[in-house]
Amino acid sequence: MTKNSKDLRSNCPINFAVETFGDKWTLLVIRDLMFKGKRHYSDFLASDEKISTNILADRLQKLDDNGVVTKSTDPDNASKFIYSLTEKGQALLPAMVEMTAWSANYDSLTNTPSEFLNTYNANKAALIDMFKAQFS
Amino acid sequence: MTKNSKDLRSNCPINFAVETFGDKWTLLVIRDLMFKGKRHYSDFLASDEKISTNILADRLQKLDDNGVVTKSTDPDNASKFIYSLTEKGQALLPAMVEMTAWSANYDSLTNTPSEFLNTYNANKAALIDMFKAQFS
DNA sequence: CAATCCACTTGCATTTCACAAGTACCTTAA
DNA sequence: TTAAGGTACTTGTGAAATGCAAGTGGATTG
Repeated sequence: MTKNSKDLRSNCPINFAVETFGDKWTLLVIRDLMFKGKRHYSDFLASDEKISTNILADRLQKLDDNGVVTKSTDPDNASKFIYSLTEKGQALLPAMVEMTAWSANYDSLTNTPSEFLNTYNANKAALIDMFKAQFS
Repeated sequence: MTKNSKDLRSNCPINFAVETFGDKWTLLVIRDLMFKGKRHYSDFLASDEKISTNILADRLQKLDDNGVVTKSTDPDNASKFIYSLTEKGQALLPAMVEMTAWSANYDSLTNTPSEFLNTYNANKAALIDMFKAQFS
């Protein structure tokens, strides 16, 4: 089975999204790459939600298989790998921003920075561009 | 345990989103309510992805618990229930639109209507407003 | 008033997940 | 040059979630 011949349950775009990141952990890994600048395996392990190591290995592999993440050796240390978002992964930014805004509105305990919400409400495109700038 | 005292793994907004709809089925139920006008239990069962009946019952209950969906008796038939999105559920529309656009861009098999993409690219706010109008 | 519809519930086998421990390769310091 | 520690996993095991099939109970229809 190649990457292009996987059997999806349907051809609905929401289902494609679900099959890519519809589980309890994948979006958190993407979040760490997108907003927290994490690059190494041990960085992801250290996040608040305490992902276990076999699940992390599995999700990074699947994200790589799906073209959302790439894995390369760290030029500074041959025993480390660097994970980064592909363009396809970076393109999830608007969806991630909308999810963040939704949670900030409906979860009283959320720790979303007020600056994020202010910018979101005032100028959404500017918010997206600000994060995009960090990818390059 | 009340609805407001659940123990989340963290107070990260992305984690809140994951805990609300981070599984293989919940977003598909929301999709059916949001874009396909489905209202009855049997309608959800009939969707392409073939959700099984115990999973559907569980997800509808959790969505109700989380304030995303409400359940009411059908005035036309006392043996039927009508499920609908709350304001909190409707507020997921921008995130759903972004996920749809992302999948349409990266899944060659997606059946997203070209009209959706055209409007998305030309005037995203208008697209959102168009769907919002269907909620009322 | 019997048959059917509708929304579930239950039981059970299979799959996935979480936690703890172990492994293999690489780097660093003596 | 070798031992200790770092890094990225893999493996084993029990627990939980899932998928499928069948059953239940109230409402409706003929």
